[in-house]
Amino acid sequence: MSEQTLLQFVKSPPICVSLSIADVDSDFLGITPKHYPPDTVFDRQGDTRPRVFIIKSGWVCISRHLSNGNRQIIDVPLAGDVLFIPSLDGGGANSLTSLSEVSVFEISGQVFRKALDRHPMLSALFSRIIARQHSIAVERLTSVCRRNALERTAHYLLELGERLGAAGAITEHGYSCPLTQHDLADVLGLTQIHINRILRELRERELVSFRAGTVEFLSRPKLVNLAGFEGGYLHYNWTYGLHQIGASRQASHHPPARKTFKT
Amino acid sequence: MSEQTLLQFVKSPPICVSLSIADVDSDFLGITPKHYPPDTVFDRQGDTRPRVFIIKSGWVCISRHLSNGNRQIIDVPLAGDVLFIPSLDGGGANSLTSLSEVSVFEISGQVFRKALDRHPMLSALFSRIIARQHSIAVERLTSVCRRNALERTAHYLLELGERLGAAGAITEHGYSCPLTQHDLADVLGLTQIHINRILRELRERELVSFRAGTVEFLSRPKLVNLAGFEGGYLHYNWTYGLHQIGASRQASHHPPARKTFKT
DNA sequence: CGCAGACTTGAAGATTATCAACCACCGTGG
DNA sequence: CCACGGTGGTTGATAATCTTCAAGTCTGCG
Repeated sequence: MSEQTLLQFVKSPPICVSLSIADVDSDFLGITPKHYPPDTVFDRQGDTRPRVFIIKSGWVCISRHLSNGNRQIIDVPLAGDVLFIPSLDGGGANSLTSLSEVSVFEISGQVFRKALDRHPMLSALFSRIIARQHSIAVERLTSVCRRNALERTAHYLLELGERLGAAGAITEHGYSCPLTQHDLADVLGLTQIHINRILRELRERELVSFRAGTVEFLSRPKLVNLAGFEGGYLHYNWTYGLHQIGASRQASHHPPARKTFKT
Repeated sequence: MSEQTLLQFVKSPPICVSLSIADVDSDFLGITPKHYPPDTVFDRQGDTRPRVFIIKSGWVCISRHLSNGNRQIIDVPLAGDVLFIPSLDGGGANSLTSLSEVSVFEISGQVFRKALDRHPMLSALFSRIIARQHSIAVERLTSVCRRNALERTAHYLLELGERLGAAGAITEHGYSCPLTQHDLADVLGLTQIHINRILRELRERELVSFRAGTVEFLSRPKLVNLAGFEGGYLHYNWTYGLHQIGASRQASHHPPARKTFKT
């Protein structure tokens, strides 16, 4: 990929910190995306070659495998999300695995670095992306520390809804989601068995239903209330902050193509 | 502060991602630091004015107050650490509180932005700092999710040791630490009472002693083993990654002034 | 059919939280 | 000087939450 295309890529107005899904949909990057079937590890823990991945479609998880055999899912990036590897994680300590059919753009660190050197304002934009990912991680950290399994699960299902909404991948009452109960457990720091009971309770209390790959909100207001959910940390209305630098030169001209639930 | 001084500030070779403590010690920034007594909230949750803080000395905590009255400590930045507010957190959702006597540099977002616009390679450097903070958050997330209270506490005390080591603030066998048991609980997602018992166990098993503001390693190898501690995520030997861009122009000329424990 | 993966359920056990005291230290005001 | 209150730490008893073990069910698919 040439530097020119990368610049063009960023100039086409990004939504806040994720990319406009329309932009990712077209193959404007000038490189053809790679396709992977579900359950493919396409970036193995320990690989330290710097790269950038941009998810075109499908579900991916960033996971960490501990010495005791446990797995921790750090995040589940969605279509339009940008991943910096390995700067994001503990230095090549994470793996990327497809959870569904996915197609991703992969850009070598060398090319990316060159482009950044030439067009330094990109750097500000990308630090904005990292800051957002940090913000999401911080939210999950407090969730895991200070919310019980029920609230935590509710909170996460709401988060996924918001993020998918930004990618235009929601229906009126919910969204489809290829995560297994085991995956969900590894995201939330619980066991699959416990998640199972929690999901049952959420269903029985008529809050959300997570079944057969479909999440359906039964009473979103009650759910928001239970979880104490406030979507601000997702930065979908990022209007303040240091990170306007650079990015401010390329003001957003058309509104992002996304739906959002009313809170 | 002029842009010139900010540039100079960054040119004086930073250690990886924290600043050389020697650099922060001198008042080279050209601004006088502010001093706060312990337990002062010097940046309140909800304040969205963008700013950068650099900690000159003392202990600070970044905390979040939830609606249910709980507090979650996101991180405990130490001398030499750089804080971007509010881009770091969920958008002004966090507070900064001094845990000891502290002195901090405060730079307005406006000044900072101007400097970044002029010298875009700064941006790469600072995104490197954010990436490191993210990496620390990710490590704590997995710690909280997949390590029990004993391992988690051990891990955190080791982390603090490493980070203080980089700031030159450790003795041969440990370090001094103003955190109360309650603070520690809020970092690790436990209750003060439980932390108390955990600390007792760590002491009785002759691993670490946390008492009277002093942390003393009784058997660091055993502790490392218990916690499964690997310091890589702290990025003290950051030699790879996208973030060499820009920063690579200002190669490190003198080695960082820091001590590190042997593992 | 028969197998495999995902999900479900029950029972028992470990971990952590909650409630309720109590101690020890320290600075303050009488 | 001592009584006093406040904060931080300690301990025990009990309860809630979550995990582990064990045994299923359901469903899609070769």
